[in-house]
This record gives sequence, C-alpha cells and structure tokens, in this order.
Amino acid sequence: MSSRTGFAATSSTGVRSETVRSANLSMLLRELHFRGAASRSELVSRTGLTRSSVGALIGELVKLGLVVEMPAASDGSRGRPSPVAIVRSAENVAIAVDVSVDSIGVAAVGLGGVVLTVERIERARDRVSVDATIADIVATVGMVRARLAQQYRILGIGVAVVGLVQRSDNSVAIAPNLGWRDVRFGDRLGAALGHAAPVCVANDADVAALAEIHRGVAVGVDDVLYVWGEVGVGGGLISKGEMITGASGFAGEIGHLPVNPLGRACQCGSRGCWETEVGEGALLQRAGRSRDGGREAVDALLDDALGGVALAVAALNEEATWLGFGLAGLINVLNPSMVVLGGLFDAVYPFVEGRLLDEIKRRALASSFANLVIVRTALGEDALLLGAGELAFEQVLADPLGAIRALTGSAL
Amino acid sequence: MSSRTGFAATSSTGVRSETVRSANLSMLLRELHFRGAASRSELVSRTGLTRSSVGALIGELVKLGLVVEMPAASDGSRGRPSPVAIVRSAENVAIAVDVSVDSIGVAAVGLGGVVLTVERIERARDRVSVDATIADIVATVGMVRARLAQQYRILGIGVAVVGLVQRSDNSVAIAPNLGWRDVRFGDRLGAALGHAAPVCVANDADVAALAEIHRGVAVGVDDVLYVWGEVGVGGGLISKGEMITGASGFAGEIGHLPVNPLGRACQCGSRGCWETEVGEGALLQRAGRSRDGGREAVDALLDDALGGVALAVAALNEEATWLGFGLAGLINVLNPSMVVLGGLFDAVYPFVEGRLLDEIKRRALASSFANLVIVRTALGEDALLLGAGELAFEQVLADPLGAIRALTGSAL
DNA sequence: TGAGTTTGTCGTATCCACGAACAAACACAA
DNA sequence: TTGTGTTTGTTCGTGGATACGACAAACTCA
Repeated sequence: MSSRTGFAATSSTGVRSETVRSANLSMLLRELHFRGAASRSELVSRTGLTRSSVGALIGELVKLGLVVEMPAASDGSRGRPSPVAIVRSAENVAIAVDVSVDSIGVAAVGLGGVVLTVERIERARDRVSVDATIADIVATVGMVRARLAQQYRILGIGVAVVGLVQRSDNSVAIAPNLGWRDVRFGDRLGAALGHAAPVCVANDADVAALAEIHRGVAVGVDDVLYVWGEVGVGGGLISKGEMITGASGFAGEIGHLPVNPLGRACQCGSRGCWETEVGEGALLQRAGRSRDGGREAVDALLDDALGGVALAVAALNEEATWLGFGLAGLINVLNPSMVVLGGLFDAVYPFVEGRLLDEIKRRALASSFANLVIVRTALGEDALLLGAGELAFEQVLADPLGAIRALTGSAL
Repeated sequence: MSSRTGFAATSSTGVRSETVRSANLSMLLRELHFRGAASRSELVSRTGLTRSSVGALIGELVKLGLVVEMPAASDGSRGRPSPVAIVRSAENVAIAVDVSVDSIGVAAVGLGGVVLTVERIERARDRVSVDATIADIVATVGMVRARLAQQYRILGIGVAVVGLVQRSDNSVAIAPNLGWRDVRFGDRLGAALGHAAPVCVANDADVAALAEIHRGVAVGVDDVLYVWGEVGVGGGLISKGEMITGASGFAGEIGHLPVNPLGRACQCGSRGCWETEVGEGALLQRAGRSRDGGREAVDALLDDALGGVALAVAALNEEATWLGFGLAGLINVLNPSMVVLGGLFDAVYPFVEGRLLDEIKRRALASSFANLVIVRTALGEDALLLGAGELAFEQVLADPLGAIRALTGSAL
C-alpha cells in the first residue's frame, strides 16, 4: 500500500493551510539537522519546493534562530553561488541524559547532532534512588552547562532510562536494576531542573536504536531491529522509519522473549527468557566464570577464545546458537531489513559470526533472510546520549515555529 | 511523543495547498466509510473544519459519486436540521478475493464495508496452480458481478493469499500450501480480470487483522496483535493503527517463532516453530488423532473435552500452555493493548482460557500484561473478504479525487 | 405566531505555495 | 577586460484552500 500521501490518515483533525507551513518548516529543518548543511538550491531539488518558497521558509528558520546562512561562497561551478544553510548547533542545544545503573551521563548536544560537552559520573549502587538520581543529574547538568561558553538556549531534555518507560506521561513503570516502580520521573526531573524545555523520557534500548537510525549504521533504513545486550537484553524496533512503542511504550522487551521451556529463572518472574540464555551472565557461567564478572570478565573470556581455550570457545558457540535462535524468531515476526547488534553482542560478534548466521539461516524464513543485513553498531559509548539528544529535538523538528514559541524565555 | 502534527515527517516532499484539499477529502470519506453516516454538523464537530469547508468538501465527494446527502430530516432537536451524508455503497464496490487452499471466496463489498454479494467455490487440491487459481477467480468474479443489479463501478480489487506477499509489487514470494514461488500474482490477476481498478495483494493474516481493526472487535484500538490459527499460524501486527509490514511485507509470521529447541521439524525447514506446537496438527496428535483431520476432527475433540475425555482435556491443556508461551513473548516484544484470537484459537478459547491466561501472566512482563485485553474475533467466515475489501478501498480513501480520476472509465 | 436556536450559504479575508520576470553573481571564452 | 551564458535569489501577482462574519433558512418551543 503506497498510500503515503504525506499526511497522517488517522488523525481526524482538519488540515488548515498553516499546517502546510508547519510541515514544510519541519521538513527543511529535518533535512538540515539530519543530512547536514545544504545550499538553498540543494534544498530546492531535495524538497521539490520552489526557490521562492525555500527562501521564505529558510528566512523563517533564520528568524527563529535555528539556522544561519553562510554568505554564498563560490564552489567553482557555473552560475550564481547559493548560500549554504546550516543549523546553529552551538546556540540550540538539547540536554541528553543517560541514567544507567553504575553511572549517569549528561551531554549538551547541539542541533545537528554534535556532542558539545559530555560529563559522566560514576555512582555507587546505593545511590540509585530516585531522589539521589535526580540530584546527581541536576548537578551534572550544572557542570555541563558551566562548560558551554556561548549563549545558547535549551530546546529539550531527553532522558534514557534502564527500565520500562510509559511514553504517554514520561513515567518509569518499573526499573528493576534501579529499584524504581511507578515513578513520574519526567515530571520530577523537569521540576528539579526548573527549565521551560520539555522533558522526554524513553527506554535506553529505544534511545540507542534512535541514535542508530539517525546517526549510526542504520541511517536511511526504514525497518530496523536493534538488539542490545549486557546483563540484560533490550531491543529497539523501527518500522517504516518510526519507533514501535506499543500501547504503553513497553515494546521492544525482547530480552523476555521465552525461548527455553527448560531454562533458568529470570529476574522478571518467568523462566527461560532469551536474556537468561544470551545475557552476560549466561555467557560467563558457561565459560566457567562468575556470572557477574562484568565487562572485564567478558573481555578476558574473549582473550581466552583467541588463545584457543576450549571452554571459552564452547561458551561462545552456545552463545551464538541461542543468539541465532532468538534473532530468527524476531526476524520472522518483524521482517527487518537490518539487524544492528550493540553492547555485548557487538563485542562477541567476530567470535560468533559464522555459527550465528548459520543458525539464523536455518531457522528464519528464507524470504525474510534473503534481504537481511546484520551489522554491528557504529556508535561508541555516546550512543545513548546521541539518541537522547534526538529524543529531545523531536518536538522542535516536528513543529519548529510552535516549539520555539512555546519556549517563551527563548530570547537567544 | 505526541508529535502527531498531521503530516508524515519523513516524507521529504514539499507540501502544496492541493495536498490540504486531498487530505481533508480523505479524512471526511474515511469518517463516513468507517464510522457510518453522519450529519454535516456532526462532521464539523468531528473534524474541526468550518461549516463552509465541510459543505464544499462534501459537495466534491457528492460530485465524485462517492457520497449522497439525505434531505435533512428533523430529528427532534432544536435548530435547523442537518442533512445526513452517507456513502453510496451499492454504486461503489470493491472486489474482495480470498485465496485459500481448499476454496476461493469472492465478494463485492460496498463502500462503507457492506458485503453485497458473496460466492465461494470449493476446489480440489490439484487445482491450486497459479493459472487454475486465476481462472477460478475470474469465473467467480463473473458470478458475483452478474448478481449485482444496479449500475456500479469497481474502485479496487483486494486479494488475501495464504502465503508471503511482497507488498511493493503485489507478488507472492512463497506460498507453501499452494506450491507457489515468486509469482507476480497481482499483475497477472489484474491482467486476467482486465479491469482498470488497482489490485492489492496481502497475506491472509494481515488482511484478517485489517478486518478486525476496521470492522471487528479492535475498532479504535491502536496497538493490536491478531493471532490466527489453523494448520499453520499467522499474525497481523498493528502499531499506532497501522499494519507493521516489515521491509518486504513478510512481517507477522509469528507461526515461525522458534519456541521449542527440542521441537519437531517444521515445514519451513526449521524445527520447534510455534505452529508445530499450537497448530491444528499438534493439537490433534496430542489427543491421539490423525494430524490432518481438519476442522471436523477439532470439533470432535472439543466434544470429547466437554464429555470429560481425559486425552482431549490433556491435549487442550498442553495447547493452552504453548499458546501462552508464544503469546507472552509476542506481548513482551510488541506491547499490544489487545490480542485478538481467530480461527482455531477462537474455537479452543473457552477450553483453554484459564490455563492460557495463567501462562501469559506467568511469562509476560507485569507492566505489559496489566493493560492487556484478550478477546476472540467478532467476525465470522467473511472476515477475510471484509479485510480484502478494506485493502481495496485504501487507495480511494487515501486520495478520493486522484483515485477516481485514475479510473477513467468511471462514468457512474 | 413569534422568539430562540441551529445550520447552510455566500462573500471577503488570510495564508501559503507557485510561477514569471528581473536582478545578481559566477564561469568561461574571446 | 569584456561579453555571453548559466544558475540562483528576490519580488510581485495569481490561484488554491480554509477561516470568518453576515445573512437566510429551517426547526422547536412557548
């Protein structure tokens, strides 16, 4: 069904002509934000709008302080040179926050996706309460902001949390590793920061997936399955270029796909969940190590495997088999054109590739496997912060005029 | 993220003012098609458009022959009565086709979702070739059309096929039960029917899900998991009110979710697929019956269970357990707000309900289970035809003016 | 029968993109 | 250096589409 008319069909709200303006502004800003600086003539050909329209629209974005135009330098080609429009990264920032168990990361991300400043603080396991977390975030945001020299405004605040996040109200339904339950985290953090910019909270795997489709290996890919492993396993599901959130925002909990009826108990209450077979603990245990050795233990295990230690190799083989078992199922269910592996799975990939692909090929439908690409993440440690930045920018990108107007104290 | 601006954000095509007209026409027609007849004043309040706009738009739909207005009867309330707009069902029909293994169904579905005429022909297992199928469809369409008295026009042709359908080109990638492989079915059927109306082909489970969200129990529900069982198991995934098709259109093949590492071989080449545990064959075999006894054997089994036959009860209990095992996984992955059970699962539901819910509750995340509703399908045998009708109407609904114009010989 | 209410219709205003005409800025060749 | 051709920004008028206000129409109720 190529029914992409350019409008969302389900919204039963009438469309006025101002909506057109808003949509075109949004489109242009998205273009500059995601695909980088572009000359006006490039924008004309990319958008299909006329020169006059693009001129007026860019003018409005400039007036909003989101974009500047460079004075039209000659690039050697014939004809009058076109001024290059570019987002004002340094002046329009998002505060990106990554709430993990062992650390809290905060970054100022400039429009366009540039990480301007990063601060990460480690924290003890007894400082993961909601209040302590918020206090730590506020302090770290202060550090980040102190290091920003120029004048700037904050367009939004994006937060990635290790837990189930209810997207409708930015609340955390449950975060087992933090001991949180039904916390209106977005509201509370917003109040604590005391800033006008909207706060948007999401699950960490979803945020990582967002980073991957906007700034990573999956740029331009419409149907992506992002799989992230560590102690637990999380996933981000992208369909038609958009996140599948599910009814409450809990979609993507692929770590709790039951795969082994005879498996071991999972912390979620079930047993035989995928993450009990492919999580860090299972891998380490199979290699005869302590389940909670963490990333260092995994690295040691991989060294062993390189050295040919049989137990390590066997453990990785079993990891590959179970990884393929679960992935094949998800591929059959979702038919993605790309699977992106992150975290633990990124690390072990070189050791499991052959067996993993065999297992997937054996279990996935041939038609779905045919056009599938499996890749490792291209983003480093800042993936979550990049994604949280995109989360924060989403509102401005969707409606530049409205969002900037909403920031009343936005006199740049 | 409530970034529903009314426009699709990713489309990098400029929006012109004609697009506004098209979107509003589409919206009004959708309203009348899905929610039934409505007075002009109702439409005004539902869409947020002004009286003048609604008047003009309805006028255009009338001119296109899609809608008629009833002469404004008084309904007892104060004020000037508003004329009621209603779709012209009898004059605007879709040809809906259901290609199953044992039979072919063809219906004429009127705009608004009224089934005007149905014909179903049984066919032998040796008449499932592509050519024979197309011939049978053409003949049956002829029978259906002969029974339509009034003058009418065909707006589209929707086809549900038991197999993997590539949505981009309406081709069937593989249909094991029919022995088809890489068949450009849409194009060939269109040519054979020799009609101007566009042909749209989709997987049968997807089509059934479409029927369910538009005309069944899932009307108005945005995130739905439709699960359909028979010999095989299929699924239709709805996210934010739209079908998740996957990159090629193969998404929803939940029957091939691996669930049992020690399971039996599946026809897909893998082993331990969900459908080898919950399909008709498995249920019958566990009850000591022949695997391919078909629906009659299942009914007999259910009778046995009612009579307290131990083997039948045990088989149903095991069915419940495995059904819950797979459903829990899908619920964790997709976080739907409603699961709809069809076919075999609809039939066995009264016998498995308790154990099924227990199993899901045990294995699904509490947060995802909390707001979940599990229901049986509300649609009878014609579900596939209703869904195929919606498939066919989609283009007209998305762009009434353009679609009608494209039907050049559309002089009603 | 008249007052009050709700709704359709018509003309005007507004918003927005398009298109044509013109000017500006460049490369290239004589 | 100058002129030509090319590409692009700008300005202004036009057309499409909805909003808004005024007025007429149709109905209920007292």
